[in-house]
Amino acid sequence: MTSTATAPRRSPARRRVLDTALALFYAEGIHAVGIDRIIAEAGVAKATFYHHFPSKDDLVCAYLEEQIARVREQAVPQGETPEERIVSVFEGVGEVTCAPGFRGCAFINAAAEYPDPDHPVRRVVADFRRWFKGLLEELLVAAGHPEPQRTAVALMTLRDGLTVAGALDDPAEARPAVRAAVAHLIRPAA
Amino acid sequence: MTSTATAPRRSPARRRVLDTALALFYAEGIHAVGIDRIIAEAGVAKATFYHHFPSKDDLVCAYLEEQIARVREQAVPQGETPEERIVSVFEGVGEVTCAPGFRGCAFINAAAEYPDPDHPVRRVVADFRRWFKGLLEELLVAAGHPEPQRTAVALMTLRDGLTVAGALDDPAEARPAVRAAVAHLIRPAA
DNA sequence: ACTTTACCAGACAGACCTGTCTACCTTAGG
DNA sequence: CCTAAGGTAGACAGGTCTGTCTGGTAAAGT
Repeated sequence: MTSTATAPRRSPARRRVLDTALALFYAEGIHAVGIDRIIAEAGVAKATFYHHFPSKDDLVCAYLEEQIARVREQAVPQGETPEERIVSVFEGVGEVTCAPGFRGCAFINAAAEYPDPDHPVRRVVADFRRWFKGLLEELLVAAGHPEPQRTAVALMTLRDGLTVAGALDDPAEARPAVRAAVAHLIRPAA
Repeated sequence: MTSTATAPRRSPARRRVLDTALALFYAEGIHAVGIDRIIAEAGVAKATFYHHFPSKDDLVCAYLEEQIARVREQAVPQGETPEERIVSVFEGVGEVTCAPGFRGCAFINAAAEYPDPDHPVRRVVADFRRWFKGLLEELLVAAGHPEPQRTAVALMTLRDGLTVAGALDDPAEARPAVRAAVAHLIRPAA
């Protein structure tokens, strides 16, 4: 009980499985990708997989938590004023939506496959959304915005719409429209 | 060759299958619902099913086309001025997102399960989005809006975000924010 | 009266799914 | 030396998936 309880969180095999799951689940959907496929592509034995992840659902949760971690480190708000930092967050989202291989928000897509809001997977999705909305609200408060809560909801709506448009329509089309809407929202009419 | 080629589009059994598919696919996801389940709940023999729908993909396309038809007849823009009609369209969307059993936009959810943009299912999704955006653009032109195309894209983003928020967050929270944003967009700053 | 058409019931094939289990290998610490 | 842990390889069970096929019923048009 000194070092590891049951599953060692640091392990090359586990890392390979998680990386493979990240790529396949995002690109093809969760129900569409089986365990056999993941372990084959990760070059890992089945027993090893089930040693690290008790069930597929656990892997799916780990996949989404990995996505949260990546978004968190990639979308660090940059800029001096809070307003600039909000803009930078949206520029980051816009960048991603226009990148090749973009297939929409991983959390929205996952939620589409998991109807039950109480399912562990949906809880991770909710965690992500709470965090993102909290970040926006925090920046709006720092900017002295008169209606931080309501505006955070509006910005969240723009983010979701931007990711959907990036996946289903021309990715470059929605970006300027969202950019303009964000600029207007964070600098409320005098 | 006088009346029916191969499949009679009007048929009680076909109707039952389509209604069942509509309910199950929307509520639980497409890959998660099997043919066996649909025919059992529709009270239809397997041979009958495959007589009307050559494959599951055909049923999925028919399901989405049925969704288009329902949205089309339910979201008829009402009001005297074009601006009022745009508002009425969004009020309709807002109504649906707050209704019990709402699980997001059927087309966004379906696209999450079908990665290939050239797949027939994705083509139906694209059809819907073209139609909806065209409707908004048309109304904006009728309203004499200076930037109908760009504004239609912005409105589309708001619609997508509203449906996502309705499914994943508090449905009533996003509605006023979107309402305000729509009001601002269709009445551009003087 | 005959034929076509729609429908039901259910077996069946072949593939794929998750998850368990056995058996063996390799490496590092005590 | 030897033991424990992480890993590989792969068979296996039990279920579900799509799609086909056989066989029989009932109604409607010609």
